[in-house]
Amino acid sequence: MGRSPCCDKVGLKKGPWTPEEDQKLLAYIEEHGHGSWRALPAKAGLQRCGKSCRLRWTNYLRPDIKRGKFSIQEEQTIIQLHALLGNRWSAIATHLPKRTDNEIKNYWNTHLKKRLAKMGIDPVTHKPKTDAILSNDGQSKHAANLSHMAQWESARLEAEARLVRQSKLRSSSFHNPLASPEFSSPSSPLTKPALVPPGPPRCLDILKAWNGVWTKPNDDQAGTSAGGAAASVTGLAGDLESPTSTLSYSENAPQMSSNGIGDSSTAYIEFVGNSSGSCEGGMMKEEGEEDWKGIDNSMSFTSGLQDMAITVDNTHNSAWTGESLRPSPDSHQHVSGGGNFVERFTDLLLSSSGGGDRSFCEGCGESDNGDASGSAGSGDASHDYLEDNKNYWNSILNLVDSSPSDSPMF
DNA sequence: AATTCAAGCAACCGCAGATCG
DNA sequence: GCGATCTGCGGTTGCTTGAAT
Repeated sequence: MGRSPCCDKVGLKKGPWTPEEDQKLLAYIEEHGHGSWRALPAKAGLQRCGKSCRLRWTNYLRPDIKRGKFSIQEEQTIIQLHALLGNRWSAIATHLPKRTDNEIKNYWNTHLKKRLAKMGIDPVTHKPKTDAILSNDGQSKHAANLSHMAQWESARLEAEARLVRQSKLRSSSFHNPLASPEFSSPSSPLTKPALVPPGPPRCLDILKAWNGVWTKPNDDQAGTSAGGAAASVTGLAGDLESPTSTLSYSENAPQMSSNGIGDSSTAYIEFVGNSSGSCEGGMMKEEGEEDWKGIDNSMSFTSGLQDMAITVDNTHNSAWTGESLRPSPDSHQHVSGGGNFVERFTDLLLSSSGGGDRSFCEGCGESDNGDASGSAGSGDASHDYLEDNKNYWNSILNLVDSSPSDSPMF
């Protein structure tokens, strides 16, 4: 605001929308579809520019928008995806189909960014602000490699996603005059099933590689392994229309030991509701629908990812060879180091938020798992710092592992 | 009760890529 | 191949609201 008008036409109204305007726009789109946004205002009898109408529709009037407070799962998803994708809000929004990119962006800027900063994590790089603490082991190198590969991969997949969206749009619009990305979202009453172009499954190259390395040949946990992450882009449209995945973790898992390592529990994300736990997952369950399940000792791909990410390898710097990625014999111990990580991750976030009433910084790195022996009170702040960082990246990796196929990235 | 300040959010702007003629 | 137009995205602005003083 305060800048020059985006539209050349003078006399166009700006600023907040009135209920009457909303009604006009809504009624017109429901009847005719938006068509050309530029032409829409005149046809709908609105003194707005097309851009403003599109924004109002996309961010507010669209029937499939979920408003209100973000759930913990949504927060996690945003943070994790942001770690992988950066400020690609639209891409992130595809993982939260009922949220708009604008809403997610605002929420990030007003809540999550500050919360991460408070935790000592750079909201931009998602790395600890002081890398010195990690500089003497291999972890920072692993993290750096991971970050670089993720960035590269996300860029590539964004391009793929664009292609998919386009072909999807074309297919849909052939049958549906209302068809558009907005109309192909899950709960829209205007939605018709989108046609999707056939094609071979596509997946993150990273995940392919990891899958090959980590997944047992006869692993029947296809849904939880990279097979799930190796979701086909073909399934993208279907996923958007049946978001049925949920995060799962070991509810019965023992709490982390005092040093955060030792107890056996493997957290991973499980997709439910779709056949064979395949990659057809969609969005997270909504608030209050947490359905954490525990499966201990599952030798899943996730385990490998976690291990890869957090295992400190002092002897090998060539991070991405199959051998270096292979789990060490005691991998489960490493994995369990991230055990219950979702909970811990959430705790970290919540504890540093206002609602948690327990500032992460107040404790100078204190974890809030309620275990005094595991807090910074032990004096080993750097150790806790490492643990938190491990868990942070583990959670991101697990999201990658379980990411629904409708993602433009996965 | 009045004022100040900060947080949250809706909306705008410019840019870049895609599409069309 | 090229230019004009359209659309979508990300960054930013400024209004509103609620808390603090």
